[in-house]
Amino acid sequence: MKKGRQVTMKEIAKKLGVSVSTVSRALQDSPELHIETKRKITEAAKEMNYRPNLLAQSLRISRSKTLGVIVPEITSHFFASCISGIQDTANTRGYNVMICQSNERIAQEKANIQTLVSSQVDGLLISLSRETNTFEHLHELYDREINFVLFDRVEEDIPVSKVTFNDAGGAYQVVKHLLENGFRRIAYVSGPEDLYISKKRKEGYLRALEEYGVKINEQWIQITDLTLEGNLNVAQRILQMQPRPEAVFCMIDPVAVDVLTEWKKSGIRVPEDIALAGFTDNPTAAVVEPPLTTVSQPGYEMGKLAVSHLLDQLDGQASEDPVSIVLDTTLVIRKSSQHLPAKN
Amino acid sequence: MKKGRQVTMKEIAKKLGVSVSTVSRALQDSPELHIETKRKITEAAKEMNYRPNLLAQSLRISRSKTLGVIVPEITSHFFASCISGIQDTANTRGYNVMICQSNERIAQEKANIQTLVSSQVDGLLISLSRETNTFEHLHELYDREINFVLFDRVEEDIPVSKVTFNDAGGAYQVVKHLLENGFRRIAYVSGPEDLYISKKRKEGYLRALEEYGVKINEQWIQITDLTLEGNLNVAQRILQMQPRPEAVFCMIDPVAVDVLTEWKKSGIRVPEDIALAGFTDNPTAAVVEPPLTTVSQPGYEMGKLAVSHLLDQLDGQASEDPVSIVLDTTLVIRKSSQHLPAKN
DNA sequence: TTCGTAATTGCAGACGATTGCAATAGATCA
DNA sequence: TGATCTATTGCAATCGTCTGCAATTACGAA
Repeated sequence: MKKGRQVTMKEIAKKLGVSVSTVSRALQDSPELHIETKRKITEAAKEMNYRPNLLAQSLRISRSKTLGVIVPEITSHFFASCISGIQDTANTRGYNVMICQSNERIAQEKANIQTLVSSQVDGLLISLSRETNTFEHLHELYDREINFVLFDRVEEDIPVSKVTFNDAGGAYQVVKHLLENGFRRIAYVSGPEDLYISKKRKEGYLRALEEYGVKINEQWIQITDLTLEGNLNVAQRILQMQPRPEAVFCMIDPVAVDVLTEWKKSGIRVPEDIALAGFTDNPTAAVVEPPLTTVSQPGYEMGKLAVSHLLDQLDGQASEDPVSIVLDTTLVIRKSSQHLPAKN
Repeated sequence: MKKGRQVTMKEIAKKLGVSVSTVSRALQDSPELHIETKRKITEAAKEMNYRPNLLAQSLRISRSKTLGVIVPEITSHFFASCISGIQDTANTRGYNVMICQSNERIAQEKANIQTLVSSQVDGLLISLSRETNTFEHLHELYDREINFVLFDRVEEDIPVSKVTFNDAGGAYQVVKHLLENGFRRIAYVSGPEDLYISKKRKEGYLRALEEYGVKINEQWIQITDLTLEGNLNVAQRILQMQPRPEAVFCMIDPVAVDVLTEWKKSGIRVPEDIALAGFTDNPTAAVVEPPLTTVSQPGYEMGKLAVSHLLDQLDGQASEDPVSIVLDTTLVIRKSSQHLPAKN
C-alpha cells in the first residue's frame, strides 16, 4: 500500500493543453480568464478529483492556515472542551489545528512550541503546564513576533492576549455560598502555590472570609501536590484539626472527589458532618454521592473566545495591543454544601 | 505583531559565503563535506537560531511526517485517552499529529478526511462516527492508496488494518459475572442497532445467556438513541416489565449512569432491587453511588497500538496485508452488581 | 490602413529545502 | 611534467502553487 500520487495542476494543464498558471487562475476564479477556459478547467479538475496541495500553497503564500494548540493534557475533560471549542471555531474560519500536550512538563511544552513553529503554524494557543515557572520560551516567541494567545493557565507578565476565568470571583462565589449557609470554619485545599489558579482562587477565598468577618486560621489552608496520595493526606489532616473545619473548598473537583471518597471510608458524612465544594464542574461532580457543589467554567466557550481573538489578530481585525478577556464562572449548588437542619 | 521572518538556509549561506546546498548538507551531517566547513555552519545555524521549515522539507521529500486522526469527539474520555496514546507514540517516532472530530456526523467525517489528505498527512487513524453507515469515503481512500488504520469504531468490510476491543468477549465477561452472581433475568440496553459496538456486545450478551441456559426474552433487549431522554425512557420501561429484570447490562457507562440516576429518583436501590453494569470504565463509573461494575478498555493502549501499526506500515516494516488487532478488556467488579444476601 | 487598447494567456521566478551531477582544486602517481 | 584521482563545493532542477510582467491576439477608432 504505497501512497498514490495526487493529481496536480500540472496534470490538468497538460490534459487541457494550457499552462499551469492558467489552471491556477481558473481554480481561483480569477476574473481575467476567459469564461469558457475557466469552465473547462474547473470541470476537468472536478473530474480528475483534484485537491490542492496545502503544503505547497502554504509555502508559497507563507501562511499555513494552521494553528497550534498546547494543553497540559487532553484527557482532562476541561481541556478537551477547550480544544473542542477551538476546533469548531477554527474550522469554520478555514483553519486547521495541530494539538500537542505538554503532559504538565515544561520540557515537553518547549519541544511542542518548537515543533509547531517549525511546522509554520500561523499562531499558537497555549495553556501552561504545572511545571512552567520560567517563561523565557514565551518571551522568545514574543521576540520572534509569533502570534500567540494564552488561556486558562497563563503568565501575567507576558504582553500578549489572555483568556482566563474570573478564578478569584468563582472562588469568592462558592465560599460566600458556604458562609451564607452558616459555615464559618472553612478550609481551602490548594494545589502547588506557584500555580496561577492556586493563587487566584485563594484570593477569592480570603476575600469572602474577610467580608464575612471570619478571622483566617492559617492551618485552614492546605496544600496538595494534586496526586492521589497528596489528596488523601490532606483529607486526613483536615479530619484531625481541632476544631475541625465545618466546610472545605477544594481548588479543583478531582481533589474534592478524592477527599470525599476518603472521608466516606472513614465514615464521615457529607454534608452532615462536613460540607464540601469543588471547582471546575467536571462530569464526575454531578454523579458522586452526594452531588458536589462546584463552580462551572465553560471550557468550550473559552476555547472559542481564545481562538476567535487569535484569528482576529491574524486577520488584522484586532488591535495590536494585548487584551485580557476574563470569563465569568457559574456557581453550581448541589447537595454537598447544603446545610441540613436535622441530621438524617 | 506581525509574523517575524524565520531564518532560512539562504541567510546562513550568505553570511558564511557558501552555497545553500553546502548548508543543507552540513545540517544533514553529510560525510562528504569538509569537517571545518561543517563546524562553521552548524555553529552559525545554532547562533542564528535556525529552524528548518517543515513545510518546505515536506514538499521536497513528499513526506510530511504528520498523521491525521479523526475521532467522533474529543471530550469523550475514552477517545481522549486514545489520542493521548497516539500522540505520545507518534512524537517519539518523529511524527506530528493533526486531530479532527467528526462530532458523530458523517458529513464532518468526510470533510475531515478531505482536509487531512489535502494537508498531505502520511497516514490516517480513523474511528467512525455514529452516523457512518455508508463507506464510499473509506473505499475512496483505499483506492487512492492512502494509508489508514481504523480503530474502535471500525467497518469490517474495508481491507485495511483495524484495532478493536474484544467487545463480544467483554460483554460476555460481564454478563457471565452477573449470571454467576445468581441473576437470571438480565436485560441489555443497546445503542442504535447498526453501531458496531451495539452488535458486538449483544453477541457476547447472547452467548453468555445461552451458555447458562437462560431462555432469552426479546423484551429484555432495549434500544436507546443514547440521548438523555432515550436513556431515561429505557430506565422506566425496564422498571415496568413483568417480571422485572434482576440485572441490567448497559452498552456504555453513560447510559448506565443515566439509568442509575433515574432509578434512584424512583426509589429503586442498586444493587439490592436491581443490579447494574456498564461498559468502558469511564471516570464517572468509579465515583457514582454505588460504584459501577463495568468493563475497562485501555484507550491509551489502543491509540499506541493503532499508531504503531500505521507507522510500521509507513516505514515498510509491516506486511502489506491488513491485520486485525483485537485487544482484551478487563472486567471491573464494583458494588452495583454484587448480589447482597440481606437487604440493608 | 494603422495604431492604441483591452482581453487572454504564458513565461519565469519565487517560497525553502534537497540532491544528482558537474566543476574546481589540490594531491598522487608514473 | 603530465595525467589521474579524490576531496570538496556549487549549479541547477525539483516538489506544487502563485503572481508580476510580457506576449499575443483581436477589436474598434481615427
